Amino acid sequence: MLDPQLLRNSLDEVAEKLLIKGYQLDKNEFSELESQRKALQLQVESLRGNRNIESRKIGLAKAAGEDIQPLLDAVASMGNELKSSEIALDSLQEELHELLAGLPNLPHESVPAGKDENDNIELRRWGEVKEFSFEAQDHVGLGAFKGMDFETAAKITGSRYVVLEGELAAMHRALTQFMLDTHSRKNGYTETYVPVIVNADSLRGTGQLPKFEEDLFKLNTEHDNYLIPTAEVPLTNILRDEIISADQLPFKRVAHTPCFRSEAGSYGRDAREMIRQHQFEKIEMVQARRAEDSWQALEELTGHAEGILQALGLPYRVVNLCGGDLGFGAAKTYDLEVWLPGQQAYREISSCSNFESFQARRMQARWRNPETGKPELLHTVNGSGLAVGRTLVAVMENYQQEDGSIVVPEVLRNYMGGVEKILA
RNA sequence: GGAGAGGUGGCAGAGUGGUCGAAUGCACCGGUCUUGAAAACCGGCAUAGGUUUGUAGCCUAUCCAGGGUUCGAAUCCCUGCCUCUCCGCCA
Repeated sequence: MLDPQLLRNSLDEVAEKLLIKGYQLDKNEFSELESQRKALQLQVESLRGNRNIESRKIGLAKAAGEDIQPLLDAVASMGNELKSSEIALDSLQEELHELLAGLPNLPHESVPAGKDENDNIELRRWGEVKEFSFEAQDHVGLGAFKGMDFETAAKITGSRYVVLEGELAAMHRALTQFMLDTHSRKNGYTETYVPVIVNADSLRGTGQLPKFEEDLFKLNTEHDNYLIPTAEVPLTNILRDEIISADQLPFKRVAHTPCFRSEAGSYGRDAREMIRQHQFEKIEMVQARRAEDSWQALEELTGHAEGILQALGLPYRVVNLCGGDLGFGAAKTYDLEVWLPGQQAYREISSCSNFESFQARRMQARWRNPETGKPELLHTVNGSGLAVGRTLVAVMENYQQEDGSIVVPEVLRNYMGGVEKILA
């Protein structure tokens, strides 16, 4: 959520920046609602003030043993006027709040203009794209005889799920172990186990609700519970309605969870591959920082995600998302795209974003500044480190041999009982 | 799932209809004392919104949340959520 003060004081600038993200703000609607709000709120508060004064008089008169009936008569009509004004104010404020909650975050000044992924800016590349002396297969072909089974998953559940078996399943697990260990033991994140079922308040806090409910799996329980689309939701909501002390900063958490996305709509080829699944594993890093540290934290966290790709020897590039491709709550996002020889393309494997105070304001996540003694909104930064399924795909395709076997990257071997190669 | 108890400021814990935003203690901050520290003593110490040039003042709201009763609710009533105790079930 944006700062309401900012909208009141700098409506034109806000509208201009929202346009970069492709959002058209109705300035007149906002100004109109806002001026009505102001008038009504003033009215309600002064009516309440009067009532409080009169009520106090009644109390005093009663205590003094005086006749309070005249005072009661004087106050009799106050209630109705107050009530109707309160009702009007409530509905107006709800309308304003909905408008505000529906506004995306403002893009950082370093975000390039543009309307879709074609306008994203490539910042750097790492690693050498390997030339194969044979025709490289994609992971579907490679996995067919090694335990990557989409048909059985379709029988058990439906499309866009997968069953992994044997060494592929082991490598999938090895990847999560390696990533978790790296981020917790080397990069300073506290490993955290979290619920993968969350309530609506948590999803509102991180911004998935109210706008993106169709992307979520909602449970058929008597409460409003959902499966998480990312561990960002439970990890960030640890801080909801909290005021933490300065010595608890920086707040750095990492978790490994399954993620669930309903992904309504078709993405063609992706659906038949292990690229866009309804259920997938992800390692998620979340940081909460004081405002002045968040941009440095984004660079740092992106580096942590890159470190995994580098340790695995997977070529990738870093992309600065343009305004139109930026997510709802992000002020800036770096996508890491890994090279997939089977597709001859770079594909997203991590997304690292700074939300500034956007999420923190929604969930009232604050820290107490010892210099002022006052609570201040935190800035939240998060990113995948990495999406495990897609990493498995990338390893398979980049480490394939002519005979269809897959060499196990050095750093994973300890996690796989020393296996060096997954045979065809 | 059944029965009962309870949710008050950073923490502990008073407060059952009337200047209660809330006693007291601890913690924290400032001061006195001290060579320094501790102790003791004095003072301060919630959050949000509005108004305003204003971190001043004033106003409003907030004692888990949402409704209700009342001139007036931390206090009474209803609903929800959460916690605890006992029983049942269970990986």
